[in-house]
Amino acid sequence: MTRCLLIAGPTAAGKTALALAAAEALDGEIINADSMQIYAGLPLITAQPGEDDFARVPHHFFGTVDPSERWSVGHWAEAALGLIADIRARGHTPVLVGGTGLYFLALTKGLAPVPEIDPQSRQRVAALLAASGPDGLREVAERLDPVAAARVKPADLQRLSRIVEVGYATGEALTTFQAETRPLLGEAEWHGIAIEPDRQALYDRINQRFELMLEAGALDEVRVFAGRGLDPLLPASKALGVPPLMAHLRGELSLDDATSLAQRDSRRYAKRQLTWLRNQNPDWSRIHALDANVARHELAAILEG
RNA sequence: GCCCGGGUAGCUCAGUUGGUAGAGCAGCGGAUUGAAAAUCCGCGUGUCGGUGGUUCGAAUCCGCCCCCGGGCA
Repeated sequence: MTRCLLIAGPTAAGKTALALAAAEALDGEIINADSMQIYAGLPLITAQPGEDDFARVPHHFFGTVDPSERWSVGHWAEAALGLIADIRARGHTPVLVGGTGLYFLALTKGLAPVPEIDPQSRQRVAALLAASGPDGLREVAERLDPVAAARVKPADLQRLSRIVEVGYATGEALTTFQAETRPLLGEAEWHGIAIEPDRQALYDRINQRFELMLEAGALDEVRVFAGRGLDPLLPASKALGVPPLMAHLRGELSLDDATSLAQRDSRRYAKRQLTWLRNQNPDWSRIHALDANVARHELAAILEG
């Protein structure tokens, strides 16, 4: 059975080009492991691969989900496992590439087997927060799952809400499910490669890339997206660059200011990704080059070794 | 050349009668299991232009030098 290749790295580090090179070298097919590139309608702002790339190697799961949907790591992991099985059945190598550390974690360490949460439980949590505030939410979380609640910072409403919704929907503690977490892929089934470039060079590239996105028509893309009037709290509405550009379209920001904000947000995101890779995936192989050709050589050396 | 104004954190600047410095932005470190491009926690990172002097003590006062603006020649 061929090993899956997992390629992670911060935004703008050259993952797309590297995955393409890897897939061509290994007779592979590429699976998206990026939480935002799965959505349709935002190919430019989310830096999805282009038609040229699709023509060279089979790509899966790019731009396939409507942005009105609320996707999640669970949906992704299930879909990815199916794709991996298909690709292997065809005798090819699955090459998973993306910037979402949690998605890779779900494959390599597993995902807590929590059932799908029913909408009523979600609404109860929202109502609780609205009625009792953050303190009220935290008190309920502590009652439903003291262990998990103790781990979560009081201001982290997203995680507290998760604890409560799991408690409401299942009657059990999130911690109980998490204790049953099992890897989805065996250790011998994958090889992880992380791109860890020089910080300043990466930041320069992030800044430059956003300018290129705008030149390529990112603002029009966001204009069309805004025209759909989707909930700003949906995941796709939070794609980097979308909120500031929408503010610009509403006349609240100059394009220059919107650009600066988008670039800053992207730099901060890259920093978080680097923190994740450094501390969550210290054992993965490293590629340091930003230059595509040099990176390809580093990749070749890793694949031979 | 002379006269003003200014050199303090990466940037813009604050700094009260001398008590080894602090804001905003930028940045840095960390957490992370079904929203993760999300969410949250922590951290001033500094030859106060240089050098001599006054003083118990100088970013603050004095001398000289350097740099940047503006003005006069």
